[in-house]
Amino acid sequence: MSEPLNPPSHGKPRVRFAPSPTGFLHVGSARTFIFNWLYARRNHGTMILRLDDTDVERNTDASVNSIFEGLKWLGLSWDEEYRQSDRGTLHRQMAETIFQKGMAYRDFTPAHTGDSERSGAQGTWLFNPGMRELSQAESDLRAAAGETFALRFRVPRDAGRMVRFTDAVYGEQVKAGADIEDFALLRSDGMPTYHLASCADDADLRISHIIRGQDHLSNTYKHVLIFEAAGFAPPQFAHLPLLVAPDGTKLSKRRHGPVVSVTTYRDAGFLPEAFINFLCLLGWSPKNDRELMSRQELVDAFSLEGINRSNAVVNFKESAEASTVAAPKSDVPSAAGNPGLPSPEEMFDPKALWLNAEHIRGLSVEDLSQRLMTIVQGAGFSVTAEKMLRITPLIRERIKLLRDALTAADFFFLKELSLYDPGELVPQKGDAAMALKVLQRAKEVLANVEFKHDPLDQSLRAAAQELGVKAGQMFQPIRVAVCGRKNAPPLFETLEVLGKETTLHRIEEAIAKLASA
RNA sequence: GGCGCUAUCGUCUAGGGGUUAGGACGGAAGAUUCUCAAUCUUCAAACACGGGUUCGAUUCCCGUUAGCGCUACCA
Repeated sequence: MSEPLNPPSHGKPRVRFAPSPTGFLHVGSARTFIFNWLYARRNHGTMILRLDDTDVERNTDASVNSIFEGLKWLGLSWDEEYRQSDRGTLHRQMAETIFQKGMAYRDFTPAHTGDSERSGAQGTWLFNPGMRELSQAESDLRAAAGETFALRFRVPRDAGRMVRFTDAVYGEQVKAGADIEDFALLRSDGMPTYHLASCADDADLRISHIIRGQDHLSNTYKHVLIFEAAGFAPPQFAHLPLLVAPDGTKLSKRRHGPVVSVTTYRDAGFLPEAFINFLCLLGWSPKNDRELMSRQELVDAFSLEGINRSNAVVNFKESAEASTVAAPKSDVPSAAGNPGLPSPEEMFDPKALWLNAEHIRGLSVEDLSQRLMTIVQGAGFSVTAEKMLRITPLIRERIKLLRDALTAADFFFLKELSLYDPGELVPQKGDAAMALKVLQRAKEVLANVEFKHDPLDQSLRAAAQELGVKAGQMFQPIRVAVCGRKNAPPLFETLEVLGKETTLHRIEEAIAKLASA
């Protein structure tokens, strides 16, 4: 045995995220990226992004863009970037090496006809007997004659021959060579398969740790075989438990809808740091009951030992179900005021929502305000940064998603309040007459008071006392008149931001509504 | 079918030969309060099943069951 071509580097780890650009970036991929990234950053290693685009049929530029877009939003960077399609020569070289060593053979069976032959007597297909044992001379002859062939790995299947590796998460893994099929290295068009390309690149890029989804655990035996056949020491492996839907199946866009796409979370108003936090808690634990963590805290706490072995459910509501319930939703003025109707946030995992709310509250008012500005302006409202800065503290404890600001603070942005039921103006244990009385008095009082918290508080409470109503009965009609709904931020702060003119105008409108009702 | 991986509250998880099996989300109740939210307190909620090993298994071993993955000239 000669020395491996890639002697173990005693330096820093090199990890990679290697998506195949055949769809949008979904949450499972994002988590794989994050775990790799955390490992790299934690150990001062190198993060590599490699597009595994050997499947020309299914690759799309849109997918590549989706991946970049998603990663950009997450704010996670990488240090090196490669595309497998640029490295075909390297892949074929490795195939040639393996072939020269006699550890691969040409399979002249026409493509796509394998199925019938595969379902043979044993019901199991491991290799094509005629091809595996073809003499070198005949093989060369047929190849020289221009016959096309796929190159297959000659899996050692002597009795008792085992393939083994140690997985950082799943422990010692052993499988009999006899149970591994002769997988393809090169397709009949000469293109490398995933297994070959992946291993060739991992070896060439000197990847030290392969951290990827558990769906590759069984493939790893093949990879170990490839590495060894080509003379390389296999890297360390760490397989991640899969993310599954509430129904237990693997996440898929077709089955589960947009909740599996990273951009859905971005567009709904998740903070990237909260989303990352959420994903990390799926299949990994810091083991100290800590849940709310910043990016840096995650980096500091991360280790492969904390990774679980069982699949984790992303507890979202099935989109089919969600959309059915959401269907009857008409153009109701403010969703927040209609608790009976489901909001889009109901589709997300409650824990993700909670974490997002926590991260939102952890932001400075300035920071949150800026992020909210983007959303609010994007929705077509015009607000000044100065006003947004005053609104932010009033809603920051009332929103779970950035987009919630649109419904939680709509009355600050709207010139004219959207329609509301005049009945809402009627206070608890009161009637329309009381509402009217309260609003008329409020109009007088507010016309002559400074719009600052304390004066507002004092004058309105005094007015309530004069009228012989409870403070709550005084505030509620005003709140509804001014916000268009019962549930809203604290009244005095709200009035302060709204200003005297708007407040008075809305109260007048409310009085008119009441009078005509 | 074959091979493999996995199994603690509804969900994410901690734990581990002897524990009141811990935390979080979500749920329920209460406190607070100008509504809502936030906050605080309390409550309900789990070791898949069957065999071993052992003085003692939720924990270790075997099996069953279930779920998932791989079984492509996809990745």
